[in-house]
Amino acid sequence: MEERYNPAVIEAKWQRRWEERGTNRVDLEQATRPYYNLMMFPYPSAEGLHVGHAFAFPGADIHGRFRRLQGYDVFEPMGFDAFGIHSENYALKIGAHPAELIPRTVAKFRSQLNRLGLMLDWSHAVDTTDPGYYRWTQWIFLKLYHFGLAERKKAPVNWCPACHTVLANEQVIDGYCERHPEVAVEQRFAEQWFFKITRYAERLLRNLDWIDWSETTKTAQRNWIGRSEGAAIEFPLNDGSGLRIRVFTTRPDTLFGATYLVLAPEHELVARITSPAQRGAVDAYVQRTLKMDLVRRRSVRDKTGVFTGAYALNPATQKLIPIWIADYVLAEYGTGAIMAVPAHDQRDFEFAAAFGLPVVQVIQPPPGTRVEQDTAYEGPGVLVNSGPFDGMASAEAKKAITAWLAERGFGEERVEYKLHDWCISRQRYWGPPIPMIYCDHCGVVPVPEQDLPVLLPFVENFRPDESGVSPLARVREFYEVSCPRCRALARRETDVSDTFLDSAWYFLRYPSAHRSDVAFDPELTCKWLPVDMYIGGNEHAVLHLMYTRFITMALHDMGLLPFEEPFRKFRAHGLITKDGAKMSKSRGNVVNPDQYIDQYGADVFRMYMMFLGPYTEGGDFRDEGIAGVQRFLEAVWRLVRQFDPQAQASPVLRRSVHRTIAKVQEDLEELRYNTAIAALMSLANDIRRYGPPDRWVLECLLIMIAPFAPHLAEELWEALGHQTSIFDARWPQYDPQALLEEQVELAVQVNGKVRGRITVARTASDEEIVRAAQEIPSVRAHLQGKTIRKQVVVPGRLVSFVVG
RNA sequence: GCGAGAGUGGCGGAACUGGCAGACGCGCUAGACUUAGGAUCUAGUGGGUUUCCCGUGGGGGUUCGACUCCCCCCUCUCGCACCA
Repeated sequence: MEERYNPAVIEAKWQRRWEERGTNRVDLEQATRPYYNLMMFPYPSAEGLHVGHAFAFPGADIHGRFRRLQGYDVFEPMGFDAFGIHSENYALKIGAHPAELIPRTVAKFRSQLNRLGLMLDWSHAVDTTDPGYYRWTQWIFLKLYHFGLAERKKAPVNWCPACHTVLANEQVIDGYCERHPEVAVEQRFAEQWFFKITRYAERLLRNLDWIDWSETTKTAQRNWIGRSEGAAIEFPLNDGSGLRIRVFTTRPDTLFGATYLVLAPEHELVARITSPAQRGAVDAYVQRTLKMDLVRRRSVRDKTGVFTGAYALNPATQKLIPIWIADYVLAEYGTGAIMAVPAHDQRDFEFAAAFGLPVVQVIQPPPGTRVEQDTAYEGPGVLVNSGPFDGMASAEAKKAITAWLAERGFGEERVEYKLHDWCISRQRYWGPPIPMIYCDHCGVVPVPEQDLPVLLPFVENFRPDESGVSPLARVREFYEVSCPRCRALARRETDVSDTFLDSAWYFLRYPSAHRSDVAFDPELTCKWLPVDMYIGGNEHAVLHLMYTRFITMALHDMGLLPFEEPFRKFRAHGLITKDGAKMSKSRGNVVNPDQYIDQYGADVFRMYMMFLGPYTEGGDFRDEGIAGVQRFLEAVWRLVRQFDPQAQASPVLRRSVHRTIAKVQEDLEELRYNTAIAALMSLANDIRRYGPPDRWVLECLLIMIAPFAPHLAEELWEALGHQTSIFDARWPQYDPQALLEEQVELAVQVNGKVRGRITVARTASDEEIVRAAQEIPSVRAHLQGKTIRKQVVVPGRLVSFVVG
């Protein structure tokens, strides 16, 4: 054994050894205690790994290694989310083709991941750009289509007038183009494919009550789904057309205060109800807002709007109220129309103030409520100016007025969600073609399953252009096909699908990655899924995790999966920032882990990243403390090097080991890596203080270090004479009896202040403890001449006297 | 504005269910060993007017006892942003 710890040598050695021995591979068929440890697969950026990856992946890997040491057959696969706008834009920028670029970046990423010493089973790797993968992505699209969950409809796309191209949502920053910060992104309309995720809104919400996920993530999902209970109310037009304006409100109790209606500029009835006199003004307003749609959402701005010239009847008051158009009403939520109650809704209040519309108070705030000047009172109260409902509490009135409306055919209870259907069409090149064909005779025809994959052709010029459609629409050999039904000349869909579809099912693919005949083998799926632990960043708390759940539920409903939630457990790791900011190329604060691995080795670096702070919180990257971890691992190295087989560990030391096992085990269960490392360091300190260690002490230490510093642990395990991997060893058992100290130290408080300490037998009675405590000079001084009014004994903790 | 999370030594952070604030580490100070030290080891390290007092963003409260619970306020980070 070398005198000095040399990470470069032993890490290369063990990475080679693991590869040769197949240490990280698990036999999926034979495994008896399957444990699926999943980490969010990366997008292989050209820059390679940054320290955020070196935090996220090792953290998940530590969990997997810990489970393995506990005796599970841990499956820890990895893959690459390599389709999408990032790769495409990067390729455009450097003048390369993604089809050539991606394999290079994937290879680089993979070698960097390997340097981190992850327990990855590469024999089940996936790459979303592989036709053997996206064939099944397309297959899932077809499944959803046949199941009635995919539909085609006109929808706005983001158009940058400066780039002359369609933008992805993530390229739109606050309504402006990412590359032209002064250019407002416009809306254009195109036929696009949607998945009807809104049908699953209630179930996606309800299941959050029982799935074992980070609470923060669940809250984010709940907010995103955005369930609101209220009523749909219909307001008849007074023009004899019989038309009604349907609105959604969460405050039916304020109906008597609805003094006008507002339609979104996109509302389908705008053109029909606008009076001739107002037509010019309305058209101009609508045109302008549609163009500026994304800017309009940028922030809350001054209210703008225009009167249509039309009136509707408030079914409660029987009064005619004007119908306006304003961009503060969103077309995609509710019915795209609202009843405005300026007295009790701040937005309506501002609008009414701007346009001189009447304000009628219908809710009396509870006595003593302070209502700010020039604001709407949005809280609960008692109804006034509400005819038969006067005097009713607002909560009760919600139900009563809704029922009253329902009886008269003017409305009903209604639940709305913020969640929108998932638009999966992308007018781009670098993605899986959507497997659909448009035939003049047969209409929309899905590509037959046996014709999959629809290969993404190699297109020299894949730059999007001013046509607003995918570059694939320029490739005749691609889009000209014969209709699968009638054989007539037909046209292929030229949009590709959203990257989020690729990543919505990759975890289903891993166990079956070796199979080309099925997307996921039923038996393997049954055995290995749902995923036991999923670890990833909170930036995917909403979209990715919502889409995955939806796809899983849909496949479950089709009878293709035996479970409806994909992940038994999900834990979000924190974000690593640099100088307080998110790491990004444009900020120039991206930290590459390679330099640290070169200098300190992967073990030190992994452990240091975990020691930086709580795994679930992340933190700001700095390298000031890395020497501490290095010193710790060097000390462990020396302990093993100086190991004396004759030595007997002292009882104190043995007890310290038991205590450490209990602590580290408990911490690892909860991903509290920073405190687990602290406990390991304490144990090393104890070994130095109460040494020498015997074999058992050192082996316990090594096994506990192994998840964090796998190479070092293997090397020292071998040095202790073992022929097999330390990861085939078992996590040590601690003896709960050994945790109980014979003597315990208690603090002695007088009037809440610590005045001394006593050491007593663990079994000492309260009386003995109190007597001993009173005898300490420092305590006696404070008790002198006072009467003890109360005394509290907290076993194992303290004694407290209250004197007066 | 709404939602989530967080404010503790010079720094990163610890503290179970209300029970000795500052574990562990960085840094710093002193010493030992050494030709040498950016190696190793030992001791110390919240502040102060040091028998004692103060101290977990600020202000109140509950309690024998509060970083922890309750009320009000401030600051920061992240997410969503006119969702009726």
